[in-house]
Amino acid sequence: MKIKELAEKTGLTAYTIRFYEKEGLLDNRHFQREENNYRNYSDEAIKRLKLIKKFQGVGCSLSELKEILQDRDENTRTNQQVIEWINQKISEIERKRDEYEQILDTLNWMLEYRISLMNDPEQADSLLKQRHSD
Amino acid sequence: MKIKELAEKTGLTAYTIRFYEKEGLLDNRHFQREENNYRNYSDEAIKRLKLIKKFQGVGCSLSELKEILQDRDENTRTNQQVIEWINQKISEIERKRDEYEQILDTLNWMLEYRISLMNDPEQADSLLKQRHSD
DNA sequence: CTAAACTATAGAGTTAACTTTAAGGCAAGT
DNA sequence: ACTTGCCTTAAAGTTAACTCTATAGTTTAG
Repeated sequence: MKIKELAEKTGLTAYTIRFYEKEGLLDNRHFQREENNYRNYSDEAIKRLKLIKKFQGVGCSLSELKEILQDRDENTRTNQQVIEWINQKISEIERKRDEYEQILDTLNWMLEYRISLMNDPEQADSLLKQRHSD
Repeated sequence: MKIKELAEKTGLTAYTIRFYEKEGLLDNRHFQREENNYRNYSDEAIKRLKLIKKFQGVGCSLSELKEILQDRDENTRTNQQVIEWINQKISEIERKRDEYEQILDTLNWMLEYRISLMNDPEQADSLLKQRHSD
């Protein structure tokens, strides 16, 4: 498939896909050149881009992704090193997930407060006094 | 307290604090000027900066934070508008938290795979065949 | 009293991750 | 053949969020 199709299938723009290639996140397993020099992408490219999106969405930088994906490709690191990376990443993401839980708590409190402010200002006031955080 | 103390108490740099001020995230409730023109911060400033950090950590931009905090300060928006914003934010954060859960799943799988690759390559192979995602 | 350490400002520089532009070649419909 | 739209590259531009530099005034420890 050509770049535009891949873009549509992944929700990225063609610009972004070329940019990722320049950054070393795509290689010959993901596309080949045709005679006219157009890139011809394989289904592997879709998987790769979706994986990148997923990890990027939880705060992985492109350079970090490049490193781990490169390892997945070649075998530059020892298995032990990769296991360490994964473990580290897991606790990082767990920490992050907990932060999200905390913020949800704060937001739910804010919501409760605003709603009671609308219906019963006195109750809102007592809510404010209960809460010491924030 | 002066800027350096505030920086230490919040884990930010003095540069960043002044930058936040320039962006409109701090006002006279958070600091006053002394005769020598030095900023003198109140404890409110600590709370404010920690709140900013917390929300920023879950992907809120500074301009978004400025808006909601400004509302918290003055009363520019109707209560209904704020409730809407909070609700929207809640579902956004819930979506994000679920993404984190998913990634944790993927990472745990990667870990399991790598460990079995070390101990029992055949088992690793069968793990690979089980998993269709990624 | 002086040097070090802090404070101030305006404005320039940095980094990541795009995003667009310019200038051209190729392809598909009419 | 012509127009429209897709493809190519290199390079410049953008945005957010800092981060630092230069220059100068203030405070404090020895």
